[in-house]
Amino acid sequence: MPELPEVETVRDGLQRWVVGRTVAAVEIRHPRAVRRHLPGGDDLAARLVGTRIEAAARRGKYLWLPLAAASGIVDECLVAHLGMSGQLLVRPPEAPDERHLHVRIAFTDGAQELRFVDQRTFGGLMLDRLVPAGADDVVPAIVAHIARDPVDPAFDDALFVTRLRRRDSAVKRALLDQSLVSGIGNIYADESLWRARLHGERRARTLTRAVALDLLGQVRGVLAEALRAGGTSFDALYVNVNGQSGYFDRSLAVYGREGKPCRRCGSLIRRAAFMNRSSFFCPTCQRPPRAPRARLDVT
DNA sequence: CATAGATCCTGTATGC
DNA sequence: TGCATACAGGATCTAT
Repeated sequence: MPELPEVETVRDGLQRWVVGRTVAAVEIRHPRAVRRHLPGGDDLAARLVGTRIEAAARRGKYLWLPLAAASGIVDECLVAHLGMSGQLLVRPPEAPDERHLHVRIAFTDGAQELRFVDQRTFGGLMLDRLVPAGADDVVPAIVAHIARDPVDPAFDDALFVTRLRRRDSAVKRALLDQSLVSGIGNIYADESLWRARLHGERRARTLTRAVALDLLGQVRGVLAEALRAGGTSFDALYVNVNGQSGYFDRSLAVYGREGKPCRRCGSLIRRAAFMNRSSFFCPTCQRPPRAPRARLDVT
């Protein structure tokens, strides 16, 4: 699913293909795709037309395009979240409409359009104000609560370790909490935990500082490798702006490999329900905690 | 406040 | 063959 490597691949494509261009027309074909823009689709379209796209930025799984108005002032941006199945595609105007095409953005140069396509409509677009978030840092207001991601040069490793070890929850849930560390979804959480030889149900507060730091290093490693591969894609749903799939799925060690041998020890990979989704792990390399839910019962 | 669980959505795969 | 059900999981909302 679109996690950090996939979203970064899309950001890179937007940087190349749409930055510097001026919006000529916006067509909203599905109101749900702009539901987070509270003033409505007409407002989004009206305010977007005539602006120039100044950059392509990302934090975690959020993408945004800072916009310059005719006055030159840049205080707004177009925010995009791909959800589970969202795509931002750069397509010639004459290309046939995609089945789930929800928003079309055309440019004054008449060249390739930017299209938001989303089968499951968990993703969407909105206009938002850029607000200061700490020193030397400006993000859309809706992104203000999202933590920095592990590939951000300003990510604070020690702070992350401290906060992780204060969590009274399973370590996997903590990895998926975008307000603690952003960009990690179900796939890379499982892959990172396998690399760190940790079971996802381990309580975060039982991790030593060294183990927590190692886990962060494994997260960085798997994200970097996936990024080099252009992201993970199981089918045509997860693609770059040119509609091409990444190939990191060939490198996955546990995710989606139930019943197949662990690449490290040969034990059969297991699947377990977790947070309304699946967790994949090696029962030998990643020992389950002895008493996952044990509590002192003081009577 | 922190944490856990339910919820939104639709195409695909599977079972009977 | 057809119908029903399970499943995929981002972020957010509600409940405790």
